[in-house]
Amino acid sequence: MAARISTQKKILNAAEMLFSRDGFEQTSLRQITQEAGVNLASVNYHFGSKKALIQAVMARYLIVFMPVLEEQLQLAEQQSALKTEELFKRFKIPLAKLTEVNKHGPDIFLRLLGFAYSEIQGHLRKYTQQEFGGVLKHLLALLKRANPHLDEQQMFWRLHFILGAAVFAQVSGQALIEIAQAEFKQKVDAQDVIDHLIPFVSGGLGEA
Amino acid sequence: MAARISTQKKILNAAEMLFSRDGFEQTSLRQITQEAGVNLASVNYHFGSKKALIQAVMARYLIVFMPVLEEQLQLAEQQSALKTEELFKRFKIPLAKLTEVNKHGPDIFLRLLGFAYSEIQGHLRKYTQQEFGGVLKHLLALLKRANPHLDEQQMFWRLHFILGAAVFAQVSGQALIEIAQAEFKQKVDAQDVIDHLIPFVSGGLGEA
DNA sequence: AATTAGATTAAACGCATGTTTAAATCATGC
DNA sequence: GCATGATTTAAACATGCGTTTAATCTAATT
Repeated sequence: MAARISTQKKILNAAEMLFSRDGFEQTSLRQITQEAGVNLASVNYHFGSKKALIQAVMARYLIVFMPVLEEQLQLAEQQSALKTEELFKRFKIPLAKLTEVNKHGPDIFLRLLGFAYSEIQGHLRKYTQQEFGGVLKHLLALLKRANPHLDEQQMFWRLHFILGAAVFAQVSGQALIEIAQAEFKQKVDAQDVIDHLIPFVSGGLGEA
Repeated sequence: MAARISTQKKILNAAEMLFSRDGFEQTSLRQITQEAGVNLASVNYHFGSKKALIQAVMARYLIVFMPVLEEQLQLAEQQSALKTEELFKRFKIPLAKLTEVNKHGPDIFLRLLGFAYSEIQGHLRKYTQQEFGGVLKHLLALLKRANPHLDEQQMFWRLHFILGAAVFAQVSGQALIEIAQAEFKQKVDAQDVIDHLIPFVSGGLGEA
């Protein structure tokens, strides 16, 4: 039977694989189309440009991730005592949901996010802000509530450091995971990285 | 009088400015030579390649920074009670020394370091490891001594998160600093970023 | 002053990128 | 079964990159 896969899907799948492995700038349209087994010009035909393709790849995940995150934030909101670590743990559920998009969806999405931040993808930030800005504002508000001892300025910096740690962990992720596996002789995946990251960032936010 | 500046120095100065502003990959030799007011080919004549130029730019700082850092680590070693935060504070002295290279040396150097890590500059890592590997080993040893409650694996991950936070802070530095200045209506420089970073990473390392 | 080694220059090379073109092919509705 | 619109294709285009070449200029040495 071999269900026919549309050219668009073939391109998205190949692009997602290569983008998450090597980054957006390091991946050429020629690599993508070769991997997908389609013609070079079909990217511009179906998506218009490389930038638009990048957005389309991200959108497949964001559309699933963001509503579930918002849902979790709503739940957190109702708790009386709001702890930072518990807030970050809420990311695990929307993240896990991404297995519905792809078996390794959580890993892939986090790496894509990391590249989106470390490379300067202005158009992506604009898109994310526009489509999902509300959810992110909500998160910031809850973080402030969980850390009333931090003034605005401290909160500002530490949030960005957290972002940096997370982004870096994912971008250097594959390399780091390989080193860790060699070092500790046990399997490591994105979930393990997150599990180590959460107490670190929570600890970093917590101190006065 | 207008002391004659050698072509090499002109190139190094222009490259340093552009590299630290835009990153290594984003800066072309044509930009550099135009900024320096020299011929395009002179980069390859004097340095051999773009990679070698990048190394030369970094070397001007590393040669000053690393010996002073090692000196500080020696001093820290002699303390009986070794606290993480105090260890990180020792970075401020070698960093401040960089004003001798350039008025904004500390800012520039940290940004260059950030780009060196976030872009994949394998040759740079090799060079640093070879020339200054000893100092870095020393730092790691002291960190372990200051955090005996963390096992090898936790230490491994948190160190990399620290690195990520620091790198990100510097690479996104200019943008962040501008946002912070607008937000808090006061001057901010690399030193301030470091001052906020130190308690964050120390807090993150400290928790069990 | 002539020679010579070093420094500078304009131009071109070779390659890779994203994008566009125009012709060929395919699939669908009448 | 043919016409029409969507898709696919191979090729070329335009641009930017790091690097190389070969000629020219400069300045110090004999």
